[in-house]
Amino acid sequence: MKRKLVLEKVYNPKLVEKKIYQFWEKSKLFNPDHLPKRHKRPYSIVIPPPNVTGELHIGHALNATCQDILIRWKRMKGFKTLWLPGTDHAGIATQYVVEKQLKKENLTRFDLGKEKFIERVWQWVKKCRKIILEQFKKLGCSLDWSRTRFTLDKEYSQAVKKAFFYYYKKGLIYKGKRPINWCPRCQTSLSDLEIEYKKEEGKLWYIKYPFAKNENSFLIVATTRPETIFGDTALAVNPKDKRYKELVKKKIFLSLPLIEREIPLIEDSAVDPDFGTGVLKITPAHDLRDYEISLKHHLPLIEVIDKEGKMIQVPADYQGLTVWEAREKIVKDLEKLGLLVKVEDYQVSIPKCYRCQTSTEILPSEQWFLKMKDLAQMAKKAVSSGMVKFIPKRWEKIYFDWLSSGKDWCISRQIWWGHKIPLRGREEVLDTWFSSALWPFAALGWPKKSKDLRRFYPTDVLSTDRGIINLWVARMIFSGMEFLKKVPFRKVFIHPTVLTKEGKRMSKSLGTGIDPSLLIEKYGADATRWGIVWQMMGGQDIKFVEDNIVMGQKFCNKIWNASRFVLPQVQDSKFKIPRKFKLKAFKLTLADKLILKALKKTILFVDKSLEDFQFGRAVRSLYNFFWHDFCDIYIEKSKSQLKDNATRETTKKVLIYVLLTSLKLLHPFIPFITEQIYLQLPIFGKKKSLMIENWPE
RNA sequence: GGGUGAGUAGCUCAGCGGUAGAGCACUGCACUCACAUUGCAGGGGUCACAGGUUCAAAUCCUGUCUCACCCACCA
Repeated sequence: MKRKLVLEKVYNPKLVEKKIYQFWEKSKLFNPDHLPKRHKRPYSIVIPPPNVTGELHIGHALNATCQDILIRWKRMKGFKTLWLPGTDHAGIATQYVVEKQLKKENLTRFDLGKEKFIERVWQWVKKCRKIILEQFKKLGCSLDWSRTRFTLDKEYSQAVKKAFFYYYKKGLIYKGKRPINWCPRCQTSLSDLEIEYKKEEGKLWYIKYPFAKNENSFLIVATTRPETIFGDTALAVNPKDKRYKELVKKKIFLSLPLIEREIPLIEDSAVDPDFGTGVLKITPAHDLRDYEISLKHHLPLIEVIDKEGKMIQVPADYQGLTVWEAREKIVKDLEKLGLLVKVEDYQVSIPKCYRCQTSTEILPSEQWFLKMKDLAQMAKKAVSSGMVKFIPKRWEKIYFDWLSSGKDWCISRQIWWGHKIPLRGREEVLDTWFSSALWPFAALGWPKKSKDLRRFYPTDVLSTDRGIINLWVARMIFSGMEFLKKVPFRKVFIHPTVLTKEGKRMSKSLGTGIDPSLLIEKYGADATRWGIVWQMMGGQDIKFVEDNIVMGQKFCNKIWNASRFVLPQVQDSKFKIPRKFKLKAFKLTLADKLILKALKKTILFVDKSLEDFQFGRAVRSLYNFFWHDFCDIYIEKSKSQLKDNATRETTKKVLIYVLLTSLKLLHPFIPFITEQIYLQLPIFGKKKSLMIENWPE
């Protein structure tokens, strides 16, 4: 009674992957509630919800693959596994994407009005979300789709409100007017973490500030921003600077060029005596350090730049100019007056909006803030005490450094897309990270006391990118501790960053990104996963090359063909392989013993590597075992053993045993092909799916 | 200015104290018995540079250079 085998000579992922994914979805085994009884202890991961700003890139594919490997591995080990999918509304980022689309139609969000604009964003979000979730499926992710969440869905809003009022009542949220980062294009405040500094070639202008009582004497100030001169309310020198000691004692006043307002000369240790002339102009409204100094010395605050980035409260000639126009004009005017001493080339760090790359301004504005002192303290403790572990450990430093900086978090944004601040009369929204910070428990149903929350919180692992350790990870940790009294995850795996072959950042705008869908299309999902993981050797960057995916493709083909050899040998429908292969239980040849020993070693190594998040090592040992030990050596040897009556039966058993065990070990990494072959194995005692087979011991 | 990581075969990387390895690419031979997305054989490297420690260094120490990425209130 022979069964027909339907294995093509060459493995074709296109004929397999879609079908297998449908089979999995139908089996409902992604859902922990439908796992067999043996799966008791919970193991959970919530996916870092991708922003609904476009398609997934290869970094997402890498991260998703890592998580799927962990989930599939733990599932086979008998855990009640939940991998929860979702997407992030990504406030300012998504709004910007839609604004860019409008721009192509020569429209702005103000042309549409708020209501129409939000409608438009939703249209985009629905489309985008579908594509993203579809991409995860193509990659083979065993996500529980019945629990999919979005950070702006109705239940999630309840969590955000609850969190806001909790902080508010506790006195941690306060309203205040102070200088903040402002993006003139997005028309919103930004937190410090949402600013990127870019080095640019600028100038350093040396400007004379005449004494108020004696126009022939003056101090020289070096500045990179002459246009803020109108907002100056003092000049400052370092108290240790002997050059200016006498003048400070005399309490002299300077006359501000162009408008002749009198300003004092003060001392402050924040001034670097070695920079320029050692004299600093203090512009409290438009510089954070100047603002700090002004508080100490009770200096007034004069705003001269408005939210559009234009000059205000300045002489008529300047009124309404952009800062760039004003700068040019001021320099010319100072030169005419003989107040410009010299100009030097100087490299400056320009603050940019992290979403639209527009130069931002510092300006005083009324915003909502979250007091960080106690929360930061708590977050630090979570890691220093070992309740949360970073892998690799070196990233903990980044985390601690930021938490020690101790600034309050500006949580209000003046954009339209996001969670409304839940207070009367307010038209602002919350920083998108305020809602992201609640993700590990809000996604599980909080503030309801849900069954999922009880079972799956805290989660086991957070796998994410190093770029958002402070923006997101730190905030999730203190949020979890504040609201649930427990850390949100026990391990933070910081995966390597995928760069181009040239070592450059992958970027959509530069056209250097690589679309994982194209790789899946060309090589199959398994090959893509295998190739990506192959490169994960613990460094902080991966320079992506397609070569490894070619190798993944060849490897899949090898597995396929090894199976094509083994399966016909065991066509007997009554064949049953032993659960465990005890070396002494059968009459084994030397070759048999060697392959079984090598297999045993591989099992241990893969297990240990996965415990340590050493995905690359695991994959390499599997490759060497399967290709060289099994195919090159054992299968070749088995050909003669199968011809010999004395060894035939045992050889068959060893062949199928090693194949099956290999499929189990390989399944977390390359789930499609292994499942496809598993389903065709002519053996007794099979499970419904390889997904829930017992992990080899 | 501070920090992190990296510089090993043409390319991407492993090795991290004891005679230089993998994948891809390349050269030669072999399509009858799982697989030519294969098998066998082969070429190719003063392990960034300079010192030092050691019987022994790609591997440890010191310094230098180059690259990448973070962080920072040099106006």
